[in-house]
Amino acid sequence: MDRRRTEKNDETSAKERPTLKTLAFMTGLGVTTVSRALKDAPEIGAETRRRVQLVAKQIGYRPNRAGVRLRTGRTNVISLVLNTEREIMSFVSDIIYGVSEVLADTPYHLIVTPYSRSQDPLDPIRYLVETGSADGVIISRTQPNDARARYMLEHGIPFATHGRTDMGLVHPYHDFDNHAFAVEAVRRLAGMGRRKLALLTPPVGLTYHGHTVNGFADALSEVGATEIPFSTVSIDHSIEQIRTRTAQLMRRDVRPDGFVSSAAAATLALVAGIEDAGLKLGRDVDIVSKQSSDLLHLFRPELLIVNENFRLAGSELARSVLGWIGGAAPGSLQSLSVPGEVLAYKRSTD
Amino acid sequence: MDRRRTEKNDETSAKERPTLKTLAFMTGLGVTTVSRALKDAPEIGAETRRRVQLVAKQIGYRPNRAGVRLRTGRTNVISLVLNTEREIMSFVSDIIYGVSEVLADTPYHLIVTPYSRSQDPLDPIRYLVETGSADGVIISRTQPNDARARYMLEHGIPFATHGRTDMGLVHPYHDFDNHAFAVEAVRRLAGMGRRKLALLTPPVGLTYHGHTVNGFADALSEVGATEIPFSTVSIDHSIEQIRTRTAQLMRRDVRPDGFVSSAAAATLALVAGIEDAGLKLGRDVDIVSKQSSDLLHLFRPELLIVNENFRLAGSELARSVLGWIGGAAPGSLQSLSVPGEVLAYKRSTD
DNA sequence: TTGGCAATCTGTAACGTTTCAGTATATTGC
DNA sequence: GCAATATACTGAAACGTTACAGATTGCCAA
Repeated sequence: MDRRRTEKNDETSAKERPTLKTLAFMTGLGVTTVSRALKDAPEIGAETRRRVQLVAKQIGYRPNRAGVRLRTGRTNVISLVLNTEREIMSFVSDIIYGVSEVLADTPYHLIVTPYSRSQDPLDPIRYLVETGSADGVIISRTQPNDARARYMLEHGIPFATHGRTDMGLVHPYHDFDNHAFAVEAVRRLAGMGRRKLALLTPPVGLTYHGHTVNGFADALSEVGATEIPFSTVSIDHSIEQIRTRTAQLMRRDVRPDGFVSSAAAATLALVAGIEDAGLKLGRDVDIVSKQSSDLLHLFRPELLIVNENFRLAGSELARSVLGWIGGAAPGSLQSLSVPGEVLAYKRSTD
Repeated sequence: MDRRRTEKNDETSAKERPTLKTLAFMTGLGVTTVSRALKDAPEIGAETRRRVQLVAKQIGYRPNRAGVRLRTGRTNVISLVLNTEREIMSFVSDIIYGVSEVLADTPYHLIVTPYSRSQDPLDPIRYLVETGSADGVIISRTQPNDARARYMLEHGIPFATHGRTDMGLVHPYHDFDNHAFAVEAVRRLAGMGRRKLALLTPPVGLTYHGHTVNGFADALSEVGATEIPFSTVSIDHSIEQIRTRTAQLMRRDVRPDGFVSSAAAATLALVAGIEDAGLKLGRDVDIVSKQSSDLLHLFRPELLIVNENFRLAGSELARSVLGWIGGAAPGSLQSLSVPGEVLAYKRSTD
């Protein structure tokens, strides 16, 4: 048996969710007219339009998503594609909140599409496109030559990337200016007299790894400091790995007196490694670190900190996808977030 | 004009997504038969069934979600309802990952439904129920008398709560045994000779606030220690507030020599406040803290730590909702996670 | 032979929406 | 005064799925 009420079309029982048919019955109009009136179609009389919209508001009419989706193919869904194991935690929720904030004022729902263990990052994208499960997609962990971005461009589905690509293709993105971050960080360290600097890099292969490395190198030559290579780990490595490798590095004769770190959690490991080697932050070494939540200064007040706002990133990304869906030019939906100043929480004379 | 191909029903062009009609054409059967065959209905011949399923797999048939949803009312969606501003960050992403993990092997999608600024927590629930946007719901920040749980029970939508309620109503939940956590924490502190203990509580009003407070009180009388009241802040307060209030507390004549803290971020503030007052962790005070990601020991090795696994919570919650949707008894879908042992990272003789 | 029945399979309708191709009525041009 | 036209509205069809109520076939008992 059908799971719904058996009397077909009982407009009197107010219990069921109102549909266009309900509205048509109440206003004495046809469903077509009601449908058009609700979306302000020009061929509907002004008064009729107002009347329909009034009644719709009164009885709390909400278009049935399945109906719309089946008929039009529009899902009213934005998908955020996440790597289940690599994404650093706190930053994910900030992005989600940022995206939500923007979608809240729209008919769009946010669905989280995970991809896990050494799976092809293209898999979830293919799934979304093939099943038509979303009108727009947001991806992160963007690479210079990103198969996912290319695929989505080819298939004409609007998307935005967290981080830029470098394939000569134009698409919406939001990025933090990691080049500028690295430059400012090096300048700051140099200004404190640090001359032998090491960089704890972003994950190799991601676009912002290159940005950061380049900014670091550019600034090194600008200030005339030298680099102590530290490429055995990145912020994607485990806390333990970073810690032990750092300790090894710091026990060598030629060791850095300054670090630039691209993530807060990695910085914790970095400091631990430094202290394992018997050295002291603020005396033997200084560190400039990015962070996304305001906690690092509690960890060690000697840390020099630059904030990266992932909530903002989420909002920008959502706005970009919506803009593209809305017909804006992809090239006009790109934004770059400039790092704020380097923050110090402890006077150097303390 | 229709946005789709104009020739109606061209089974030859392999470009469009296959539907039941496509399968019916290819197998020479009727759509009804195909539909039934795919779901292993008994009145379909065994060979036909195999044949249909083979073809379906070959051409990569996937049921159209909108079609199913419109016809059956089933959305194949689970909604995770989140407070956009209060939820501690890292823990949210862990839950999401946990939920995703379980949903990955099912046809279910995960949608994140946020509610923000001093909004009624019931609003998003009402929205979900009224618009029929999900087959199941997961909520957190559960209260002893939780309007959301009551509402969902009344409206017959399956859900699971992160944390228990106390209304005499039965529903699926997953909870961490915070009573046991507080008990173990107090015992540990007492075992180290700490006699004047303070509790940095969970947010007042949430169920696990009560559990924690009770466990703390029970253990205090068990070990014969006394409580130093510290109820001006909870882990929901800002880092700065916790820090200053802690410093104030620690400057008083009668001050705690041991703390139990319900969250990692709050513990950072706690330690900062203690050190602001010129006291030293491990010497003047000891702290047992919960954490959800494995970082606190890097912050201060003197910290005593109990892990809470939010990823597990997410998985359990997802399993519970799916179980309820699948017809299991709500009472059989409740789980309690017992705290592991208190972890120490620095020998007391160090 | 015929009636009954089990085993398979099928057509139709409906879920709620939008688009297409109208229809009916009033208005204008000449 | 009459055709042409603009204005306001409407029914039918379709998107892909499932439930219901048949339809067809073969087989067996009487």
